[in-house]
Amino acid sequence: MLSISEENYLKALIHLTMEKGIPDAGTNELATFLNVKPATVNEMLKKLKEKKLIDHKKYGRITVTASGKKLALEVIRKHRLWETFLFEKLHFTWDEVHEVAEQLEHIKSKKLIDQLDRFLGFPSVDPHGELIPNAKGEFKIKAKMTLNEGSIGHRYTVIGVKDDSSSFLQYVDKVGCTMGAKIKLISHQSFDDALEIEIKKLRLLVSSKFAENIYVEASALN
Amino acid sequence: MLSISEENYLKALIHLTMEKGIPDAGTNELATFLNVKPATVNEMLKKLKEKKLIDHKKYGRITVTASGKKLALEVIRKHRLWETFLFEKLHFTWDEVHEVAEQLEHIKSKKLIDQLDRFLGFPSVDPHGELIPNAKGEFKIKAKMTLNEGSIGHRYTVIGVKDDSSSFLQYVDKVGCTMGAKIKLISHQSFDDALEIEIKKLRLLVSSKFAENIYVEASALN
DNA sequence: AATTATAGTTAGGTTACCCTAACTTTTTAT
DNA sequence: ATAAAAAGTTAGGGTAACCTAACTATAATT
Repeated sequence: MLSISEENYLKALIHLTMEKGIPDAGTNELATFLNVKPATVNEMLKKLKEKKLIDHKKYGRITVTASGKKLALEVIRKHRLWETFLFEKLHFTWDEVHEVAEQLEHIKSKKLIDQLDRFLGFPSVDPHGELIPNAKGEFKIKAKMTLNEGSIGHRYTVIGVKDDSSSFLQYVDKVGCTMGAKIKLISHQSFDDALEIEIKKLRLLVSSKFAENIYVEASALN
Repeated sequence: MLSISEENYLKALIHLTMEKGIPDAGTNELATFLNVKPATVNEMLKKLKEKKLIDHKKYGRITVTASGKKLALEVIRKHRLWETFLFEKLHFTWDEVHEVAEQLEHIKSKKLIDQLDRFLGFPSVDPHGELIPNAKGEFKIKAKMTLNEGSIGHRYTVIGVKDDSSSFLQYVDKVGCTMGAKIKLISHQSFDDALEIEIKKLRLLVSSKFAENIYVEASALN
């Protein structure tokens, strides 16, 4: 049985590797991500290595083993199912779900998560558009396109966000750029890479940093 | 913010005092209840005393302060709401809900518990018939009658169970003595205090220990 | 009232997870 | 190629929550 900390380390490693298409992660990088010191990470690496959840040799980079991935994906699955529950059943806003799901994801009960999944109708994506690993731990990584990769004049549908911080999500809400929103790319300012978009009949300028964090797919009606 | 352990100590104290109509509890008693050693309890008592959640003087007995009670009742409220959720929405059996609720009760989010309460339709009792403290922490202790206090020839309705261990609840299920079941008291064996009861048209003998753990109320149709 | 039993306390130890400070290795840039 | 920067490691500490063993105070029993 893994501790909450161990689960968080594994989850963080998946975010830094698998989900970015990068094979391995570094100690400092992991420390920064988890808001702990590199020395602390080092201790935990020893423990995870003993449990054969990661591979790591001195001064080398960290990879997650198959069994490590399985456990991490279970936690990610739980996180995303709880987010969906909070959003759909308890009417949380999409910027509120993450923090509470961080706690709920560590509850240990197979029946709980299986039944929750059924109760929610076996959802495949969470409120931020992230794919939910299924009960077998299968996990597709959709090759996702961000808004700044779109072409001028074309239409797109928002299918997710990269950053899930509360502040960004509230910003996204204000702009009206939520899940399923239709966006038309009007123009591109080469000066600062700002994008002019049309959304709900309104024209507005968004920064390239903003656009990089919005996942879109080409919209049917081009 | 209380730690999970602190919450568990406070909750245990309420179970040993308030819920039994006893004003205070002892160190060893608390240790036994929590499955830890008296020395460990002693350490925690110091911490809870500093936080003004309990009163305790050396070699004296333990009482819970008003603010301690408030916090403990919040945890008990969360526990019973989660039990209700698991039972009603996720189709857990009543002997399965306790263990998972022990974990869920420690999730920190006011909105979560308020919305859960609303989602469940503001229930007043959990699947074992225990009263759920409301959002203000008001908590009535119903003077409850147990089956062995009933009178021969009268009819009763099961409104709860005292013991909520999985083994007892499964036994209760098998006997058919679940929430709302109608029971007629047929006879009493003075030899071993066994009770003959009629339930769902079946006659059976139950031990006095069994009967002591079943809460009933007088049934309308006497 | 004295003795024994029970209840409660104290001291010192363990583990998990965090830290700082000093160090070593690897990478990057001149 | 070497020096500086970045990345990674080790040693030694802290706190929370547990433990055992030895102790003291209170309660119960003869």
